[in-house]
Order: sequence, then C-alpha cells, then structure tokens
Amino acid sequence: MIGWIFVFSPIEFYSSALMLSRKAKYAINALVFLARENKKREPIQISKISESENIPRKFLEAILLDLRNAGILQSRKGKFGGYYLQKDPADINMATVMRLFDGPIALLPCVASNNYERCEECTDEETCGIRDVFSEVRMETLKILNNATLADIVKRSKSLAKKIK
Amino acid sequence: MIGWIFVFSPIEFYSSALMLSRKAKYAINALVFLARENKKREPIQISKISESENIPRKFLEAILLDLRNAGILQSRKGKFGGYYLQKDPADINMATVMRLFDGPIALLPCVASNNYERCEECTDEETCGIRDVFSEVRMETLKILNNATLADIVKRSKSLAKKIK
DNA sequence: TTAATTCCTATTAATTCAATAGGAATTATA
DNA sequence: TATAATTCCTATTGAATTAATAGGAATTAA
Repeated sequence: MIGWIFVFSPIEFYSSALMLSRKAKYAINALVFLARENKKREPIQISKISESENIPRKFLEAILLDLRNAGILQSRKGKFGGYYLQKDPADINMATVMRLFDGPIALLPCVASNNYERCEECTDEETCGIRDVFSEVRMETLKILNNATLADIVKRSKSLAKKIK
Repeated sequence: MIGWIFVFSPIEFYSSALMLSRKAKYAINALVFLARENKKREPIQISKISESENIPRKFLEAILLDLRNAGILQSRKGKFGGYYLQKDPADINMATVMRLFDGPIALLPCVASNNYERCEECTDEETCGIRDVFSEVRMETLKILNNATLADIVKRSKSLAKKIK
C-alpha cells in the first residue's frame, strides 16, 4: 500500500530559549498590578494579586519574596499583611526586574557588561564580528528596557485603551 | 562553637535564560568560519571546522546536519566529503539561524509574529502595556539581526581589525 | 488567644541542554 | 572490488533548570 500520511508536528514555543521565564513574567504582571491598583501603597495580600493576575498562589509567594529581598517591594507580616511597592513606579524598570529573575540581558556572555564573561570557544574577542552585532542588539534593547518603568507601562496601557475606543 | 563561615556564592551566568544556546552559538561560529575561509565553497570536513572553532566534534555534526536540512548548508558525503554554504553569505542572516536553534525571537510569546501565542495569564492583550514595550524590543532587535548577514559579520571583523592596529 | 498572613526550606516532576556512542550509508581512489 | 574516509541517523545519558507544591515557623492585628 502506498499513500500519504498526515503528520501533525506540534511546534511548541510557549516559552522558548530566548523568552522571559514565567517567574519574570509573573513578577512584571504583579508589579504592574500594584502600580496600577495600589497607588496608596498599602499592603495587598498575595492571594489578591494571585487571583487578579492569574498567577499560582504559592509560586507568586516566592516571587514576591525575591522582589522584596531585592528592595523593589516592601512587606508587612501577620494579619492584614501583604506587599506594596517600595519605590515610585517611575523608578522601577523592566531591565532591573528581568535581571533579577533571568540573569544578564545579553544574547552572549561576552556582551554583558554587568556580568561579563568570555565566550569559551572564542579566539579573538576584539575583532569578533559576531560580538559586534550582538553588542548592538544589547544596546538597543537596554535603551528600551531601562526606560520602561512601571509608570511608563501603565501610561502605555491607558494610551492603548484610548486608541481602541 | 560559634563563628563565621565564608560562603562562596558562585554566580554562574555563562549561559543564562535569555542567552543564545550553545547550539546556536556554535552554528554561527561555524557559518562565519565557512564564509570567511571557504569562499570557493568546496566541501570542508566537520573535523576541520570543529578544530578551528573549538566546537566538540560530535555535537557539531548534529548542528551542521540541522543547517543542511534547513537549506543553509550543502553537503557532500563519502571520502573528501564535507559541508559548504548553500547560499551567498549576504543571504544568510542571524535571525534565521537563531530561530532554527532557539525558536522565536521574542521575549514574550504574544509579540512573536511567526509563532505568535497568547500569554496564558493575560486578560486584555490589546491594551497590555507590557506587550507594547516588548514588541518594541522585538522590532529593534530584528532590525539588527535581519541585516546581520554572514557577509556583514566578516566585514565587521575586518573593520575592527583595522581599527586596532 | 486565635485567625490570618508572610517567611523560609525542602521536595518534585517534567523538560531541556549539551553532549556522546555506535553503526549504516556513501563516495573517491588504489 | 576492496578500503579508507567521510556524512547520516537514531538512541542514550547526565546534569541542570523550570515551574511549581508542601508544610510548617514566625509574626501581627484584634
């Protein structure tokens, strides 16, 4: 018997190599939520954020703790405790948050400037054309991510909402 | 007994979440090597490339095979066989190679345009300020990576070498 | 005292990554 | 036609990472 078979190839990319980890994404969502919904900066419970932003409760717990230890959030313990922004939303940017959860913002270790590392296999870094390209990518990326503060993101949302209606 | 202990925290970032996989990096190095050293496009053996570029032999084998299946390399089998570029170095760019090994070039699934996927936790994509930021990052990144061809990278190397001496 | 919360450590299951192993198939040439 | 040198292909592996979950200690308001 000769014929065709249909092969379904499930290309799955929901989170691929170069994308933000779920931790980073959840962190950003939680922060934007706090910037938008908690201008008075009073303690908001984990479960509140978890439900509003569709983030697994226990996972979020660990994330918020990291953000607190990094000086981005402040917390109050005990009954009626919770989390709130430690700084002004205009002073918290995407680059900082991403670094905290996903490490250096650079496609190659040799173009990172905070956590620079040589590329093992590389023979001459100074004249490496590959490095040259990716260092350009890094510069452009950081230009955007450093300016993308929570305040900026909230503003963008509002402006998008206006455009639509 | 009471005292201090010294804790060495090994911050290891050689390859972090957002960086290229070794496969992608090795692939790029191999391709640039071929563009630079094999202008006549005759078969070059895996072991030759492996030694020149410090890439594990067997690992490189798999990588070159992928590049061939993607139509980027051509191969000849048997004695004196090997690999060579299938297209002009000016027609092979970084975006294509990266996608092949590391998937979509996008920090969020919802900003990828080839392999777009909704962000599970997202409630309103149209007015999402986060998406707005990362879509900007993607645009700028692709602008660079689409233009970064093998020919361009070789040119950059030469120009860097001139600057130094 | 108690109810509600954050804080902290440990565990886990699934997946991906980086590589290796071994042999089949192919080809040039002596 | 035999042989040496190569690519082609599938399977396996060990380590690391990711995305959570579990359970209970500590803290706080009332």
